[in-house]
Amino acid sequence: MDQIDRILDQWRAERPDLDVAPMGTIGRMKRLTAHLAQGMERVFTAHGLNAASFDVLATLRRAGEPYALSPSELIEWTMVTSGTMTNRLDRLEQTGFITRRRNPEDGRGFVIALTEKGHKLIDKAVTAHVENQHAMVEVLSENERKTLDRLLGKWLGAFE
Amino acid sequence: MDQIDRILDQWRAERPDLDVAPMGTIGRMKRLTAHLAQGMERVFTAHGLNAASFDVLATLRRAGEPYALSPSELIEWTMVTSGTMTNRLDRLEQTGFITRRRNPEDGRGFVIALTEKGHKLIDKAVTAHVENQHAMVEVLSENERKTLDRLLGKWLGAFE
DNA sequence: CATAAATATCTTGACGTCAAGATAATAGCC
DNA sequence: GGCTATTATCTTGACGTCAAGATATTTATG
Repeated sequence: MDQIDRILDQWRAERPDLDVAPMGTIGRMKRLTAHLAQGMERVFTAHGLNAASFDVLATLRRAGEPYALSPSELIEWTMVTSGTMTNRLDRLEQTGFITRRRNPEDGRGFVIALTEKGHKLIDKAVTAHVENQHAMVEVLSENERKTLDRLLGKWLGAFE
Repeated sequence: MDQIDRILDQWRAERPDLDVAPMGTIGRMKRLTAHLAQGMERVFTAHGLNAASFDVLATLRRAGEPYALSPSELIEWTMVTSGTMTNRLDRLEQTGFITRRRNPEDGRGFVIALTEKGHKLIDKAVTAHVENQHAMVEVLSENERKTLDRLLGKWLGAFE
């Protein structure tokens, strides 16, 4: 009997006409994701980052040599709006983790690249991040994780 | 091979020292939750609400007669900070969905109550919301949902 | 070529959220 | 009872985000 169950019970008492089972599933997803985000944020903070800046640096890092993408490409990978990306890049440029140069081949665009400092930071941060993620899924057995992945994949497929 | 798989592949190429399987699970959770939130937001918007205002009205509604709680109780149920709740209540009061009266038994506190207008709205909105949630989980079979619920419950238990 | 359409990015304004601190009222303790 | 701690809520300032619109550049078209 967790908090979600209490909420469902309240609904069943007040609105017995509704079948609130899906609300339980979705509610647990949401709450779990919040806990996971919070757990990850701790690692980001420990490295002087947050989810937003980590997201950008990690995208540049895993893109491989030369660790450079256009704002548009970053927008596609991270699924944020252009205004959000501009804001993120502003901050990362200020802190010296990326450089923002005009694209010599297209005057409309820019090239965002990891600096040496940014590269070192994100490599360290990702290592800790992955370790942390391992710790957070540890309660589930290998089989349970596999089952969960399969179900999440199927569900996600309905949206993407 | 979805977007998450592509991200994992990039990491495996760039950082073969990392086991990124948990990143897949957590990434799918996050993305799925975003899709679900977006789907729910559509219903809220259709009723002149958003996730924040729906959250408060729904909490008051399912609390049962007399559909009134203190800001502190609302904060507990919705898990937001006091500043956030003040802001939410300001807007809901402005739009006439709730009333905010001093608590006659404790001069420090307030009593937040659904108005007739707010009660009618949330009853309609919740009906549509639950229907929408049903539609969004429909791709999973009854058994799959049961399994998912069990796994999410176990995982959530590790945090709460 | 000149002009219109498309593209890449930035700017602006409005939200929702949080952390930290301010304010006011009640409760507990000598 | 009077002082102090606690509680309830609001205020302030900073973020991160988005939608819509502005600006600059390139591409396509006649």
